[in-house]
Amino acid sequence: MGAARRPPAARSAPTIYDVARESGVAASTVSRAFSRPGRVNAETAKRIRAAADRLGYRTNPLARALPTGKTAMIALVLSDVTNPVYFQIIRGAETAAAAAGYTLLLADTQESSLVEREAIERAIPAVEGLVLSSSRMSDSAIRMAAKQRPVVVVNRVFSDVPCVVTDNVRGMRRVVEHLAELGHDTITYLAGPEASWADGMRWRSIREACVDLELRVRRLGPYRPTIGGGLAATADLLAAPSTAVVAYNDLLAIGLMRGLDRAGVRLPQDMSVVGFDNVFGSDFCTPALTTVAAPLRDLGTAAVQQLLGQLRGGTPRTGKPTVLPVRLLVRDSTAQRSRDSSPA
Amino acid sequence: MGAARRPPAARSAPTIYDVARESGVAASTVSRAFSRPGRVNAETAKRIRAAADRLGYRTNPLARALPTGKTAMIALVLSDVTNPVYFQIIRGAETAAAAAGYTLLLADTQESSLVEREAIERAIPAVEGLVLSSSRMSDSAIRMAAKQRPVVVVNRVFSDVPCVVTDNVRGMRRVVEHLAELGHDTITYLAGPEASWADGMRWRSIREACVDLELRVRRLGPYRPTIGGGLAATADLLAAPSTAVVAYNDLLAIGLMRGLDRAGVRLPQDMSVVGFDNVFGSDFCTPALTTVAAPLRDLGTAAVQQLLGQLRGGTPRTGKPTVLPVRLLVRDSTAQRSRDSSPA
DNA sequence: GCCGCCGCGGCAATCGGTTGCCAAACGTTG
DNA sequence: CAACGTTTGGCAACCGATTGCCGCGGCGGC
Repeated sequence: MGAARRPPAARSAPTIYDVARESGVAASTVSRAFSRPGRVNAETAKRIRAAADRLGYRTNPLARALPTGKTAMIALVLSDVTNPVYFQIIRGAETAAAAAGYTLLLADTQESSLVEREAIERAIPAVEGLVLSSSRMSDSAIRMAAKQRPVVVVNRVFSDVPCVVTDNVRGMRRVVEHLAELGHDTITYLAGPEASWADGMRWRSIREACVDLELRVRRLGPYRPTIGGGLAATADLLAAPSTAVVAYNDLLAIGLMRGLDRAGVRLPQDMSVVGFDNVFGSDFCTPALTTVAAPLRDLGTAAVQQLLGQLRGGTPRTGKPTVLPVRLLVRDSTAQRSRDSSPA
Repeated sequence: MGAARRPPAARSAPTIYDVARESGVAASTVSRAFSRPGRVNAETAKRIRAAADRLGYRTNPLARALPTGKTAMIALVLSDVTNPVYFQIIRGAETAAAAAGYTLLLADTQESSLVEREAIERAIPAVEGLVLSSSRMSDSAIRMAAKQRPVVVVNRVFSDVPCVVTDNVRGMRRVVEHLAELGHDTITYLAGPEASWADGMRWRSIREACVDLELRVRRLGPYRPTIGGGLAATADLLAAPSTAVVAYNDLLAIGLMRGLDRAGVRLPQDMSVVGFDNVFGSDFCTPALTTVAAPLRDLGTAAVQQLLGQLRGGTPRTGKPTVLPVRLLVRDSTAQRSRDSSPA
């Protein structure tokens, strides 16, 4: 038998009025004692604070939010919580938010632009701003949201909405350089979701790098950005092999490696595979995946900090996106191109 | 240049008063038209709804929350967002919450009971109830929270607070049966955090199962429930080997397997390793990990549904915990005990 | 034909803070 | 001692909804 019968919200917490009575001042004074330090006499403030402690008073964020609009909450909107790229992004965002006294409201849109739109609509009145990560919504829908609340977009670029992105260009360039050094002359890119801005960017980047370094590239896909997607890509790849494969992201790469392994392809001797993101698991799959380490945690932190900056009255910092640096992690899934393997 | 200068919260949204004026009724009638269907005339309601649409009115959850206490939010408190066990729990919780029109407020406590306590204090006034997953707080601290708001605890048992747990007993029993069938007669358990209720439970369960099935057990640890923890456990294990190892969770098991691999131990021939949870990655590590599939997603869903039940006025359903079933997944990390390997 | 009930809409108080404005009290200065 | 400026605290309106209570008008019953 739990707590005895009681109204759902338990006995109500003490209010400024209780504190006011306890300390012998008016409620407004109590309010000011908390929200506006210098405004009340130091002595009085101390007395009030003591009374508040005695009563266990905590200011009610909802009540405060009504007149001021400051809810101390920001929404983090994700395309899929079960995707490991988000672990670190969430962690980074959470840490930054908590440090500033803000609380995160989480919305998982399950890769659906419809669900995403509804989640945003529901969240907007309760939050001061939003971080949209890997949004699947249209540009105009995002701009619409940005008109109602400050917004920072992660992993997607806008000229008129602040955004924080991974340095896809340099990342892909490093990948191509690495593969070129290993003697590969043709690269196959496994594409991710069409609605993904990052996919377009990564494809463009790899193509340009290949032009510069005089390698050939081709593109297979799109595939779902999951292990299942990688498994599904295996057949396509085997139908037209290549000595070097770069996947849109690690999940796709890991799935592909599993598929190739089942098909008897030896990695990395027969084929080199590269991922992107350096998600949890990319180091302990077999072979350990060579990948581009995206600054996931920093992405979350930077996005929230930029949002908080706006909330404090800063200008939105639009125009150029904030680009965060990447690092190529060479592990065991890439190797010198063997003489006997034939390009496509 | 983003949107032009404007107060942080943009131009304020339309209120019931705007709708009231637009449709020629009193504000209270507008309120009732939305919150209490039968209470106003169907015709009037239609007119009001039309006016609301025209203005793009959405009821402000904060304003509604103030008098009613219904914020349509619940807090999900986790010990560590970067731990993959939580992916599915979060997903399950999010889905269940969203289906009921509730929003999730996320708090990551980073394995600290202090951070956890503060997060809970901050969240309480804004939410209708809390789900505490793998809490690191003391029993009394949890009871304290439960006194202020309905609480459901995940992966921990209380007699006076509703809880939802994995069937650790049966899970461990299945593990022991499996290992016994393979000819192992001694099992080493790698312990997780001491503050973890689940660890205590798993250890007790494996010990009991071993007594029943006449195997020997011993316990090493505690270790951090991460891959790093597993790596750290390797040396201890090698100092006193065993043919079968059961880890507190998958992460520990995966870390251990990496450590053993580096040390030249062949898996599973020389040693069988079993994990717990079936987290993301346990299927594609090498060898694929034999593990107990915890009903992670259902844990999240069930916890939220139970909480929602309470919010709707149900009784807390305390006493016996809700136990969710598990499944043993036999993969490649366990094998017949080889003749030449010697027990400890 | 009168009474009473019922359906429906409005008034106004309320939730718990915030804040503009005012006034009391104090100290300063001429 | 009077005039004035500066703290400092209180009054009351307000944020946007909810809801108890009231009243008006219509209708059925006797």
